Amino acid sequence: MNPQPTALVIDDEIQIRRLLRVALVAAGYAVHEAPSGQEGLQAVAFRRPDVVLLDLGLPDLDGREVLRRLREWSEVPVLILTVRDSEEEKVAALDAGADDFVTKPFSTPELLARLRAAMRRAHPASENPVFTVADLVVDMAARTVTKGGAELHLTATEYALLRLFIRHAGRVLTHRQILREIWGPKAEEQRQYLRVHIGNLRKKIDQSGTRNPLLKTEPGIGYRFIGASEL
Amino acid sequence: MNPQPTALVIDDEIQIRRLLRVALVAAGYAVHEAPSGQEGLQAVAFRRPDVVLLDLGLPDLDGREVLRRLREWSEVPVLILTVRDSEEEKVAALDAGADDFVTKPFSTPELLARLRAAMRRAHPASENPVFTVADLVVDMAARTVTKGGAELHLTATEYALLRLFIRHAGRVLTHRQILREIWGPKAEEQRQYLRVHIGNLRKKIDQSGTRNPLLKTEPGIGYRFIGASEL
DNA sequence: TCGGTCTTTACGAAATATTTATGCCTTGGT
DNA sequence: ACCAAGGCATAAATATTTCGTAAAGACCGA
Repeated sequence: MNPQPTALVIDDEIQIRRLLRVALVAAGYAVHEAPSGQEGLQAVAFRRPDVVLLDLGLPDLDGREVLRRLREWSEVPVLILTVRDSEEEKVAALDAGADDFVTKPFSTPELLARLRAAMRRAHPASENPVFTVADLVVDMAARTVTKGGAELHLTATEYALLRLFIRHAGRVLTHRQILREIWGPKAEEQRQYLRVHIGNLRKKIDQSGTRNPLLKTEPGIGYRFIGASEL
Repeated sequence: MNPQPTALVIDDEIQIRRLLRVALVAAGYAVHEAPSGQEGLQAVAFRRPDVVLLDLGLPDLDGREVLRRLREWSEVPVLILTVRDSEEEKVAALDAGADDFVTKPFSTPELLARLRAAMRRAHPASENPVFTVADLVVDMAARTVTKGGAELHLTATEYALLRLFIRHAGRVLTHRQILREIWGPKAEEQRQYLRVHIGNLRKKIDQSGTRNPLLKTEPGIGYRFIGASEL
């Protein structure tokens, strides 16, 4: 990842590619471009980028198909570029293994922040058995959770949720992903489970007089747990 | 490690040492201090602490050098205190034999959680022959248990349970883990065994009408024995 | 056989999960 | 600006699971 990270932009619109190139180069990235899904896949294999920015609306292959094929052999973090009002696409891409999404038109700082976050996640710093954020401390080995020094009692479901969110801190998890992971594939449609149990979890881990919550709602998509920093 | 664990703080800043002393004493540790690397190494040899908190920025020796020398003859768990959130430094110190990291400024609950985790890793089976908590004394060597001075008679199963809980004091043991350990893999589904035998054990070791029991139930998960530092 | 311990059964109590009901807020259209 | 619809949060009601306890039967060694 050091000294200079490499980004690959897969998008058929040359304006978008130019815009991204300028922003990324200014931020210190080396940038490669691919105008189609096929060329994009080849470029990933050849250039070995540290991060991929993938447009979902490609001429030859569906963005989701690109992602599916890519995930067969690569773990590289992928950020999806989408236009507004295509939540269904977004959800499908996240379910297919994307790491995050950026909605066009996007701000450069936001894009860069999400890039950093995605890359940080890709390098599993250290499987530390103790996770900390704000005044919340989760000891995975002991299966204990404390907030401000006081022990919190979480039910089995709440703990399973929190653990899942911590493991994927910073990234969006779709309703479907969460439900599949915690309740199994049979319950993929039971969003109300999430509303109730995430509500209960929030009551316990989010400060009552809260400023910004640790557990964010991504309407129409899922939820996101705020990890180390930013956003 | 029992009944009172000992911590050694190696840091040249007296404010930091004071801060840590207050936090650690409040958490039930005996605390020793050393203001330099040289004195720190001597103190480890002399005091035989259960855990060491080491600042990386020392005046005489580099923290990493202290760690390197220490590791030539001691396995004591070492937590690094550092200001910078420098990945590079972190990796170097971990390579040199550190057990974990705490970045200043840190929260007390986080520090304590990491201490417990580090000590747990270091003494997975530290068979201290005598374990004490509250007025309960368990002598592993003699296989005797006394409560408030009076000897308790435990059956083989009850003693095996208590011994298992003591070895993992402070952490949650799942039904499955306990059953596998005491009754073998064939009995992993027999939770009723636990209800009965843990009930019997509680009658003997927990005062009938007490506030917080030594043996806590984690509904849907398992049980947890309260160790040195409470809740 | 006897005494002690373990296993098994039964059942009310407690904790948790699910379902239902209701209102809020955002979004999009008129 | 207003209204309607959908997603969301929340509380409350209901269902289900899990616990603790007692007690009856099974097992086993002295």
